[in-house]
Amino acid sequence: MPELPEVETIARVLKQGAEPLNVSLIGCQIKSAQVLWQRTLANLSPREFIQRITGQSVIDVSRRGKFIVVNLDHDSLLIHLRMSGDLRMEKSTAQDGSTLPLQEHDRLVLQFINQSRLAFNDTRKFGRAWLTDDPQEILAELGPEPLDESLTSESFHAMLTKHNRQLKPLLMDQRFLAGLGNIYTDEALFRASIHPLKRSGQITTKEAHNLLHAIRVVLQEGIQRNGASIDWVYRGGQFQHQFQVYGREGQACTRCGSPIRRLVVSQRGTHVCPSCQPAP
DNA sequence: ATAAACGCCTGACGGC
DNA sequence: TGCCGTCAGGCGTTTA
Repeated sequence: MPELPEVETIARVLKQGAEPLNVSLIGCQIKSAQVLWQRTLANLSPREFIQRITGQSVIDVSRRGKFIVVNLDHDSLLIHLRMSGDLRMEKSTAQDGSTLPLQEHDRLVLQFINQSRLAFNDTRKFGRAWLTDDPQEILAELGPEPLDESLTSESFHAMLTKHNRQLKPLLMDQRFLAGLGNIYTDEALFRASIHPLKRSGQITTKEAHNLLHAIRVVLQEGIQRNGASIDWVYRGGQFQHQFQVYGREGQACTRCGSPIRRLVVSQRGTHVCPSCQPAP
């Protein structure tokens, strides 16, 4: 499911709270934890995880690439939602004191002392959670944040020409740049009028500038609209109404009217305007 | 160095 | 209705 804008939206909601509950994760102290799908834990056994996280309080919530970063007193909880993950902050206890039922596909639940809980729901079970005192061990592998102003189009051009890979798989490589996934990559390449199979080593300084600008525009607009909702997985976003190519196979290009075409690039459905994005 | 193929999982959808 | 293939917001590993 989620790419940078969706993860950013989820992190902001956890940090600030949102209707109807309006409860922030910040300050919540963990009373207990439940592991409902063992493989959700990336680096610890359920026993180790539960023992270590119990009693810790949430200091802060942020995002790095597609990871949600939950800072605790002593450790960091890193959560990657992969294809179908979602996080729910909710009330855990009814008026009469009974525990409210969990939802289907809940894989990991943190129960707080204030009668709220955080549930990691993940239909496809690809999502992962790490509990570590050294989050950099995992996060240091990531490339730069595309929205970080210190990333200039000159350095982006240098990054691109250091490799000679197909552009789309390179942009989606989280070690190259952190946060782009299938949708926003297609949308950014269209807006920059560059074909996804163009070689990164062939990109000119002007193209690199346009591409970085397009990446930032689609990500910022995605965040502004709370991400994109295209199926049952993620709700609340509105960016799907701004798609120019993704999921529009056969429909007219918004710029030139040519039918949008679908191809497969590194096993992923890829959408281009064959006239605006000439094949290399 | 780069790229393709596959595995991990469940569910929705379209065709027959 | 049921069955089957295909596809889905990701990423790690193995193979070429």
